[in-house]
Amino acid sequence: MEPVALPWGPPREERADAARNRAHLIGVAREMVAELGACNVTMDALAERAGLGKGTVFRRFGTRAGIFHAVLDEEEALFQHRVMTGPAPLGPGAPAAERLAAFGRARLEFLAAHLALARASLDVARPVPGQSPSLFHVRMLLAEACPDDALTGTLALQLVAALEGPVLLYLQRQDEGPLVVDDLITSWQVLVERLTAR
Amino acid sequence: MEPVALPWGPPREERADAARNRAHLIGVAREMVAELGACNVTMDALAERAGLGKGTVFRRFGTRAGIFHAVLDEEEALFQHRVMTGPAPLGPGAPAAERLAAFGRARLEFLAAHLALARASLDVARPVPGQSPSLFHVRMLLAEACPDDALTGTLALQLVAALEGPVLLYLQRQDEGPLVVDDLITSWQVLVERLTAR
DNA sequence: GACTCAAGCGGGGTACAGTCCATTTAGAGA
DNA sequence: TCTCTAAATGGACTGTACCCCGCTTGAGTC
Repeated sequence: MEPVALPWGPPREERADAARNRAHLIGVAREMVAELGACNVTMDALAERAGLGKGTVFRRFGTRAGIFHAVLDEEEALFQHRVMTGPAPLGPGAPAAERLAAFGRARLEFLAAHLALARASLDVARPVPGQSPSLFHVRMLLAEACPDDALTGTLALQLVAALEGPVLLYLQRQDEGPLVVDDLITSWQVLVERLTAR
Repeated sequence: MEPVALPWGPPREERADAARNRAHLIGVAREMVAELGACNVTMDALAERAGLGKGTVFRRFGTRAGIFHAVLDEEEALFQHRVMTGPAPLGPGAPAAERLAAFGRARLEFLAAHLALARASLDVARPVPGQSPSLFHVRMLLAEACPDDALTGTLALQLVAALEGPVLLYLQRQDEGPLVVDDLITSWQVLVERLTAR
């Protein structure tokens, strides 16, 4: 029997040049976002400034939202790191309910700090980060805080939506940001307290 | 002193032909959505099928999302009517906490029934229905159920996001719909119960 | 080093959202 | 009925996301 290359299995990783271009594109995109604002960055301009073809940009990132998602992902990794290994109560060590409250605060601050990017990385046509780290983390904490609840899954979905939705969808303008975000943090704490109270 | 036409004040209402065209466009759009699915309806095709110029379509509705929003609004009005004047607990007469739970159930069923349209009427670029009726209603019920809470405003925002976000943003595909929606309804009830419990 | 071929690349082409403005028309007042 | 003007209209035009496909190249294999 011959060793067939199975169509599933770990997809071979990116070729070196492709990886290089990806990194370069993300860097250029970040520059352009800082310079022009996310909503003024066009794919043509990005490709040109990166010295690459448009086709390459789309092959790497699939979609306009995809690029911004990739840029944001680098920040997101730092955030995740704080959550997984940083000091309590955001990091491990505190009771689940407290971690949940701390997570909400940190997440709201994170989103507010990267508002334009976060919005630009939304793609309503093909939605759902599906297994977004936030969802995963909230689900875990919720299961720990309310071990006897069924439906932790959908409840976690609703909590994440409560956390991210107002900023991503409902909050009008960036400039009215800070005040509202503070209020959102406070009411998130109320929400979590009552939800996890015995 | 002469009677100046003040730039504010009630904006003069639509001319008769404009109103006729708006109604006609909404009708044609509804047909096309039923026939092709919202995401396959283009503004060019809509204008052509309605026998009107493209400029007219955009003048009336501003944006692609605007049309779907207008189509959905007609259904939404029926929904609002049930909420405002229908039988309890969705309509008036029941305690606020119960009305909140009933509202969530009804809203989720409504969104599930009009999923494609609801998604198409989202506009991430210019977000916020600002004073959406749902937000208004949840805020009112919440203030009634928890009269001594401060921050009812942002909490209501978070609740609406918890209600609509999962369906609009996170839920993957239409076909996995019914089951998940049932679970969402149940966990919404848990959420409201705990939130309004003394 | 030479061969091979899937992965990657470029950039012209397409489709569609949204703008502009010259022309038409509703409808209020005289 | 006539006049006048703000509102409405149509459709050519523009900008941009995304597709397509022939050419190039990285990186395994001998």
